[in-house]
Amino acid sequence: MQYTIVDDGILVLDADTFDPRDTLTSGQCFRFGQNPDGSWWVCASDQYAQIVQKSNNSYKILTKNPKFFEKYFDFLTNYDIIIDRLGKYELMRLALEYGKGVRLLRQDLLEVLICFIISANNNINRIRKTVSAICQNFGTKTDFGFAFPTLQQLKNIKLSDFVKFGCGYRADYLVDTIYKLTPEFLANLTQCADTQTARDMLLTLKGVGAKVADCILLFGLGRYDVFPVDTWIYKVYTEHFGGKETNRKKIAKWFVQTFGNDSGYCQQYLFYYKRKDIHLV
DNA sequence: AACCAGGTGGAGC
DNA sequence: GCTCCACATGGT
Repeated sequence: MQYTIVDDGILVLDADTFDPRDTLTSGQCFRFGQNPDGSWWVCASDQYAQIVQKSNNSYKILTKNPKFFEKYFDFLTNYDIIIDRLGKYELMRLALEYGKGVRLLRQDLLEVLICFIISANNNINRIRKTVSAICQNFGTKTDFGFAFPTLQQLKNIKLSDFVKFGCGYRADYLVDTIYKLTPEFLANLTQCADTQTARDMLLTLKGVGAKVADCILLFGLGRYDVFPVDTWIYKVYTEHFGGKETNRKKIAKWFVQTFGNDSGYCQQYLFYYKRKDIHLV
């Protein structure tokens, strides 16, 4: 893959390891969609981009802030090397053949934290609706729509608001966690020396258990020695790896021992592959 | 009408 | 530590 930063965005050529559908519908982010003309849109923090396919193998990312999306789409990482490494696993070859256009989004920590508390025992389309309502009602209005609320704005959201937006019983978790959150806590999370220290900090928050913590570590903190185990990954474990363990924490440990520092990438490719018959848009 | 969805908190042991 | 279970909500 090659890309060039231009005035109004990013031009992506030889886009074998970048596909907007693969990336945006792989369950990492929740503020995205496809336009009637086939192009895609995505919001992240207070930024916006539209992704237009230019040819069989090239895309134009239209945005006011190309540098932001260069980082966001993880273009600074060479995926060819990762994919080569993973090719030694038969199942990974199948998953990559299907979803090698997935990239691991480098998202804002606070947005990921809130979105993945909402994600628990929920489904992706409902999460999208809920997150969208939160932004529209409490985020800053921008020229493209609404930004994700800042910590201060989140602190204004009442329990009844979260219920109204469809959070269900997670509304209580959100209020409790947002109340406890401080800029210092978030800064300390990003500066942890090792993954387990950051995980232990996250687990002190209400609504953050083992799986949600691992998603936050992966998508919000760029830690790749994690393997979030949800219902889909549990199916992958039992059906494709013949696993017999039922404890999700132990399953996560087994995956991390198997895939090491590529765990985060593997998990995302496998998750997307297992869900290939489910279309979000 | 049961079952499912990127699970977690709490009770009881 | 561990295993159970209730939990909102909307879609199939």
